[in-house]
Amino acid sequence: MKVEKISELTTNRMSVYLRCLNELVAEGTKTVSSDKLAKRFHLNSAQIRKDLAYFGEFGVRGVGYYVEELRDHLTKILGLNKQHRVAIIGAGRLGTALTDYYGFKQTNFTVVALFDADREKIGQKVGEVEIFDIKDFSDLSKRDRIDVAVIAVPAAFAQKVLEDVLEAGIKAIMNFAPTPLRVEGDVKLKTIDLTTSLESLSYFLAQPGNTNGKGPKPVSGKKRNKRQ
Amino acid sequence: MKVEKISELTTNRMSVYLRCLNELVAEGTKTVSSDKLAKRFHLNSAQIRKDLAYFGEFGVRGVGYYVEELRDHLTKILGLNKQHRVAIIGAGRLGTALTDYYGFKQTNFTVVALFDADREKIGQKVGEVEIFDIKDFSDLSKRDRIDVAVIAVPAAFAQKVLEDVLEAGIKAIMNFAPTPLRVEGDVKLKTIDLTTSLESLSYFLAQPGNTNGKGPKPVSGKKRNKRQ
DNA sequence: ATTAGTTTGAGAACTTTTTCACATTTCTAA
DNA sequence: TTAGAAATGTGAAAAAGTTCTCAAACTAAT
Repeated sequence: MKVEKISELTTNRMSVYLRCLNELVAEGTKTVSSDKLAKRFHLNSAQIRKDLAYFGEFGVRGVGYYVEELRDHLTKILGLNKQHRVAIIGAGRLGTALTDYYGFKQTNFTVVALFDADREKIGQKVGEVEIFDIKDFSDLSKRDRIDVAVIAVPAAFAQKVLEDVLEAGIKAIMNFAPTPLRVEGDVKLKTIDLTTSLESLSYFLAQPGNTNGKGPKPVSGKKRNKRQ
Repeated sequence: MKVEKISELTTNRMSVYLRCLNELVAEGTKTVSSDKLAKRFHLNSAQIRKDLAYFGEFGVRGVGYYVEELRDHLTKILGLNKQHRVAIIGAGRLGTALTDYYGFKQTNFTVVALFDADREKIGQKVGEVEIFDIKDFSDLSKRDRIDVAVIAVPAAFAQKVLEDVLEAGIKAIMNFAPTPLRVEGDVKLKTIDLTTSLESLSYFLAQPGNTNGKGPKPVSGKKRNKRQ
């Protein structure tokens, strides 16, 4: 095992492995080889081994991995043995949907507050979660020990919200606004851009044959040197 | 310009470029160089040129790109000159939020139908959009000329829904269920896994220093050869 | 025309990520 | 014990993706 930086591709896969292991634990499977894991969940066994090896030697040659033990390791590595307190900024359709998103509840993420700038919404509740004034974000985020912020506001407001969030000292941010945000230093920003994802699907419909980036490629475009 | 396959990384960036160009068009900018585009939107100029070059020669040396012309090219390349008709499967919180998602409306995507298995929901409307029985998906998707399906059901039902969708001949699918789905052949499946994204953020909080995958890396894990 | 300045398109170099391949370790059974 | 089978961990190779560099193409000014 060598000390190097871990890519996001790896951490994403770690999350997937954890999900698979949880399934195996639920089924009562005691040990699993990288090959069985790979076959069962459509993964690549060499990649599983390489990913895991970044973090330690969890397997036993000739045997494989002890499912429960590995599950516990991954849980710890991903920081999922601790509870995370999430604030969602933007109490629109998406923000309120995310508040109730069972994926957030299932794991160690609790949505503890919603924020919005709309006077009408402030003070209302979505389920158990109250909507606060975005102006109070800094104070409340400290009081409620929020460590993850979700930006679910229209693109035009995202930059300002990001600044407020950084100001408050939040280090992990998930952004749904379809706009390029940038952060510096010891902060992690993850953007989920639904528009881009959709348009990428649209490309596929327009240029069929690019199945999963593995097919051959048809090309449009023409030679042209002067303004027409 | 050479004929090769286009990676999804490229098509995602094409969508971003298009967004930038639309902004420039709105401002009345006539021409732009890859360098100006890069500086302004925090991109890499060489990458912009390389990405565009996959599709044709759109620039003029010494000048740059004609903004409106390039915008039109990208729109066509991404298939956004045609209207796309979207069905959302799963009329829960996420599905209904997506139905109203303004990002879907802004561009060339129209949500024309919702589907669910819940008797209570079938027949109701979300805004203008009616909720239909998932059993009728195949028939209705043909009648309504649906070309994009969004899977927004719990993980446990996602596989079955996927099969229904493929059965109906849909070629472009966006999946929000946190479960590994696989498709074969001439079909594009794009999974947006919120759980994985969150857990990847959690990793960052647990192992600070991995800023944007560029920092140094702290490692946990221990040598261990025998079952403890 | 010629020159100086700009900017593309594309090959080369570099970096990152994935996959391969196998020595090594462990288990099982005779 | 030893032999054979299984499966890890890892270095090396391959593939994919990004960045560098610069000849060639164009504009504008003289």
